[in-house]
Amino acid sequence: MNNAKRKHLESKGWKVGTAKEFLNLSPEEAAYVEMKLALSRVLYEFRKRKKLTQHELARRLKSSQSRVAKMEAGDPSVSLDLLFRSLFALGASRKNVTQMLS
Amino acid sequence: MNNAKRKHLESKGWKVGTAKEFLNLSPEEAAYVEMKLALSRVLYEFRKRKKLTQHELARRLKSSQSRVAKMEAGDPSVSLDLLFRSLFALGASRKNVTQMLS
DNA sequence: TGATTTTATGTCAGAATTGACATAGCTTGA
DNA sequence: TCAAGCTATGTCAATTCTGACATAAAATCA
Repeated sequence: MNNAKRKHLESKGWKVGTAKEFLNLSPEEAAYVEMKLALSRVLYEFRKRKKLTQHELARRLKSSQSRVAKMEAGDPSVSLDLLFRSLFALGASRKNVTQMLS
Repeated sequence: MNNAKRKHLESKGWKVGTAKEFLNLSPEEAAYVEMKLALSRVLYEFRKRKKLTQHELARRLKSSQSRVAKMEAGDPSVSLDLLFRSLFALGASRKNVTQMLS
């Protein structure tokens, strides 16, 4: 949690490693944030592999370029639902995704 | 999607097997629904293993008994976020969960 | 260089999710 | 049987997420 804090730290030049280390996240908050970041990386990989721009991907997802950018950035306004739905829409299977996550 | 349709079918006495078979879900919708149902089963297993009532689990999650019931039922009003957060709050790790999902 | 394309960030109204409540239905055990 | 505890379902105000837009920043390439 506390994304404002992270942003502040980063803006001051701090390198933030794993979220849990530098912010005082509870284990469950850390697991959630790291899961989201992991998914955002998977989404980025899928998009790149298919050689799509964010705009093109957005069109496929019936979303917008800006939201795709936020998905890939692991923005706090993005839900796991949206990330999973997007990956499934890109043709990923559950096995596919869970393997890339584990 | 189209949960109303499923509810209607079920109310008429139809047995709905896998979602994809009887509703005309797109592959990505099916993957999403099945993922949610899989998670709800995992949550149920965790709760039973810890011998908690829905009410007790709800208290731990700072939620309510009714929402826990909906989580375990895979209700459309429940997000993947809530399910993952709940599992993490119960002490599950990401590896833990993804393995039970794959 | 600078024009074009791609990506990032801020904002917001509308849509979806949430905890909480009420209450119904179901299980268990005496 | 029936009472007590547990689970299911419907509803709703408050919160959160979403697509869309504007625009800034960064990357690409001639």
